[in-house]
Amino acid sequence: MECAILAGMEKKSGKPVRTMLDRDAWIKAAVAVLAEHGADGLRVEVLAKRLGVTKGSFYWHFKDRRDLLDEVLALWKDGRIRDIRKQTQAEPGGEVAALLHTIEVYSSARNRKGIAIEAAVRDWARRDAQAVAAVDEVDAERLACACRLFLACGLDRHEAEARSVLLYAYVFGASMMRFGAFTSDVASLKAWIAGLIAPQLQRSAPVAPGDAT
Amino acid sequence: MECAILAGMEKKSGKPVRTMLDRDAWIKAAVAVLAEHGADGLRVEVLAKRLGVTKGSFYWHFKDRRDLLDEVLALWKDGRIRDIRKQTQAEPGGEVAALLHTIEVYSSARNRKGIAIEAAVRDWARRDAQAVAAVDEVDAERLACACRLFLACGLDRHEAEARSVLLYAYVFGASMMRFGAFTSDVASLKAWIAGLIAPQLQRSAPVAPGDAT
DNA sequence: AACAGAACATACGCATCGGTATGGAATGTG
DNA sequence: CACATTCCATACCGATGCGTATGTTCTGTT
Repeated sequence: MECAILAGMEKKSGKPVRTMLDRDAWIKAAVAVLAEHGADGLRVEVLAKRLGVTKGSFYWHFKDRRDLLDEVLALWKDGRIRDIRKQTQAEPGGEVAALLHTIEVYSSARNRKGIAIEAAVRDWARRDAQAVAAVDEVDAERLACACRLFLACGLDRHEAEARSVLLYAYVFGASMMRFGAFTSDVASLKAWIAGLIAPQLQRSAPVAPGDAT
Repeated sequence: MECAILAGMEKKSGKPVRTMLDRDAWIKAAVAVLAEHGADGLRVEVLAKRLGVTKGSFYWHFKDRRDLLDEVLALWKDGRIRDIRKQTQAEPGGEVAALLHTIEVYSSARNRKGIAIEAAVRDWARRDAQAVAAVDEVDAERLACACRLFLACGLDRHEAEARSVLLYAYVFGASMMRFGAFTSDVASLKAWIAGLIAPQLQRSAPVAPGDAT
């Protein structure tokens, strides 16, 4: 039988590189499975087979399946909060650019795995209290970060809150559907929408899509 | 043993009301389970226990589990297409009102079951080709209906398409998250957003939230 | 009443999965 | 070398779930 311990071991080396699994390795693999098969598809034995080991290893590192799920949620939550804070930090005067940048980053489909994880966690939150708590914290942080930028642009609190909700709901909705069959020029279309969501400075309305190269 | 056939039967009546299950009864119950537990939780035996019968009944009406799932998808797709066509029909001159009405109906959380089903089907579509096809058809029809209204308002095709995408993405995103903890006045906030999405007629920008009672 | 067919119950085989118990191989320590 | 500890395999139990085969009850018809 294949022994996982010997998988990455250099036999002749004086310093054998042990690839023994630790908690983090299990958690990271669990996130990958979550993205592909959802929370319901996150099974202990499936994950073990994916890692080339058996359940015996899992129950050495984790108390039970719930223990793993909580770690997955914690990892996701911390990562999302760190990411939104990083994406929305702006030096004075660059708030509008930061807003447009945030819209572009989060509404683009270039990070399909991240979107898949987001969707899986949100679906998970419909039936799990712990997932609900994680999603709520992430939502609150993202809304607060967006609102902070809008306020820095000079908007009053009401409009800043309204645009934050619009931005977040749009970005989230756009990431979960495919508009490819609807329009031919998705790029300029999304740019026009971003201009509508972001506060308008000199002009009263964004230019029509296609006018801006 | 309890016999499901006798459940709704009036013993003394000359016209016994048979409550024997047909295909539609199974499908409607399946939709309810889908809303509560998702596509993965839609199991034959769970559904049978919910209906007070056993699997033997299910496999009399359906070839297999997949047969039921396809019927659920077809029922959902037809209902959504009928609904969006009904909500977006407007007499000439009432297009803006129809748009605001559509935004209000679809972004409100008053139909929680419908939103739960929508979320379940969309999550299902991440792992099932048939579900993908159904979602794509519904998305295309909703976008086309919204775009038709925007065009009737006098907008050019580019802006009509862009506002349709914004409307749909926002409405969909807003229906799947809870902003209650973020702001106190969700109603006026959503009204302000709707004014921004709908084409602006006389004014250059919607009024600030809170100004409109 | 006799019969055919519709609608459902029962029982079975097979597979998957969570969790436990126990054994065994590898590593570090004295 | 002896020993404990870490890490994992194996084997098992109970529960759940899909699909099938077959028996059983009710309904409508003659």
